[in-house]
Amino acid sequence: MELRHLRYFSAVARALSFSRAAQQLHIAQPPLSRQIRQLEEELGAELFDRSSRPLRLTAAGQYFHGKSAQLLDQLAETCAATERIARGRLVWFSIGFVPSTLYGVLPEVIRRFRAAQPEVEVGLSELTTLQQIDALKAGRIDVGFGRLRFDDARIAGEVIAQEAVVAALPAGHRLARHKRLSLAKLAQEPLLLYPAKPRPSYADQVLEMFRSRGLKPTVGLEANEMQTAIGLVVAGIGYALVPGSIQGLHREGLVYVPLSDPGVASPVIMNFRADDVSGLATAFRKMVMATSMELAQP
Amino acid sequence: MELRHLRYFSAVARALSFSRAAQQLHIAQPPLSRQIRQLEEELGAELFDRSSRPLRLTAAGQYFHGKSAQLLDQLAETCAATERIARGRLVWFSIGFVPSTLYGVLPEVIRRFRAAQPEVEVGLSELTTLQQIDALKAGRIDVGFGRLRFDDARIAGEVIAQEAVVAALPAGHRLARHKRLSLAKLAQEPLLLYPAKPRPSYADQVLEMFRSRGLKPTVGLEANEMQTAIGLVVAGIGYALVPGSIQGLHREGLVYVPLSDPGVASPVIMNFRADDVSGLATAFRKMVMATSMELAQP
DNA sequence: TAAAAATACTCCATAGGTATTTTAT
DNA sequence: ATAAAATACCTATGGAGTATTTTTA
Repeated sequence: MELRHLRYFSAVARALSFSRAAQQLHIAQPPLSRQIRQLEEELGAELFDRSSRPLRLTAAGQYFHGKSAQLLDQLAETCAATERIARGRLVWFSIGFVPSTLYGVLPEVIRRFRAAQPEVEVGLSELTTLQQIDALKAGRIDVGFGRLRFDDARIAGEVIAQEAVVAALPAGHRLARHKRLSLAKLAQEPLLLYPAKPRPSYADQVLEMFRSRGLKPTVGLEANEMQTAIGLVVAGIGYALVPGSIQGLHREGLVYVPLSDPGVASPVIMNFRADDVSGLATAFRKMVMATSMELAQP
Repeated sequence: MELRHLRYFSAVARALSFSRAAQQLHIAQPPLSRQIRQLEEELGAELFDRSSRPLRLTAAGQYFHGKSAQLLDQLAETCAATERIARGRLVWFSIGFVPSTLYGVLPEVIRRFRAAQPEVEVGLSELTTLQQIDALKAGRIDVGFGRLRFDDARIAGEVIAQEAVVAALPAGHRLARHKRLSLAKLAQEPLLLYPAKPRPSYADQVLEMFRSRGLKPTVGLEANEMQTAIGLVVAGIGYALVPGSIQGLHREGLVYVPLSDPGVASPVIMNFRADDVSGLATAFRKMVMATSMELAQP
């Protein structure tokens, strides 16, 4: 498959006519028909219903139309930005993050960084800590925010926050009225563990919190996203242990209770290339440290 | 530019070597070099720093690498899904929406629909009302949610909610202590109007609310997104008029006050193809009506 | 100096063109 | 009957190969 196929398909899907699309593309109709056939064969899917005039898209064709148009737009955007970066008209700074860090200092850091460096375009990609390490080495991102410690000679990590862990409970729950809760008390309740899929993850930190205290939690269900876990909490399926910064998220039927156990915390770690000496990266890291210090003292 | 260029570039960027990449691609090294040169010329951007061994990506190259890898992944995903739709192994139902509708019934509708039809993949696209009309006609979406009435023979619209309009004010504001506020009282304050860019829009409804009562609002600033408007409210720049469902969004320093004027409301309108008789679309519309009725009576 | 990328040229696969047949309204 | 898409066949652009030169560590 080539972009030609996508471009031609888009034209036909928009014109709903091979002949008119061919005119718009400045090619003859037969080669256009052939390219579309090729595309259909490679996809293993009929894209047009030819037994009807005017031409109609099949369900698969409609789906492919939406997606391919989007892809072509994205590509055009990417090409334009690449050219501007090469000309020095645009600076790109790419940040990887684990979803939960979006509730902490990160939004404020991004806001300040964009204000301080308005000529810099900031890219954000949701990535697991392991994906961040790869992306850092390959130069796809310039800095990563995660919750896992990682040992790699080429990657430097800095703890920018130690967040208290709090229990998220349904409002009606008998433990929801407590001012503080211990892991020992919670161990009997069904724990909603997340993220279940890409391990190692925050979930392992939670399990380790119990294990290191000789406790065994009762895992109720596993979810892939915190949003799901919270949803299940509200639905009364169990409780979840979440980083303290999540408390900024208020929700009907949801109560947060801090843990009483000392030393229970989830760190936020900033990862970057150890050899990255670019001025932008250094400025960003300085700003992160300053911001996290500032927000730590209320 | 063709996909070949992206694939070849990706291989070289990953291997950081023309020769090794050529081996992996099962082609000779010289044609690979030539394709990359072509790509660079078309982009107007050097992607590799050849005056260094091992090869290095330029800043533009790094950006293009990240984006092109993502595009190729998305394309592969799209092709697989298209094939599954054609085989009848996957059903696709695409929903267009205006951002503010995500705070109302829509999330609950989507949740229920996915639960009721687990074999149906649901697609969501943020689109303006006008884009929704086009996308509906072209078959790119199956249903659209907006706040604007639209007259078109091929499109049927149904009002699924009439939301009260509330004022979003900074917590310290002198009007923030009122239980209710009138448009007349607010007319003197700087109004943060949104969305500024794609008109007609919700912004025109807000202006019309004043106009129809013989009032002239003081427009402070225009923003493109509600998030921005809210941010400016918190920063004390002015106030915003938002649909009532937004009140689910709590934020430090932000207060919502209902309007006392009768008949001030913002509708949520569901648009669909008038001739769409597919079982899925009908089932979806029924579910939307049931859900909106149910959630309207607390 | 030795590996790796660029240049020079040759060849053939295939995109695109023209002529014609088939199909759907 | 008549547009419009498919089929058949031809042409030529340009992608890929081989041989060789240039470059960088």
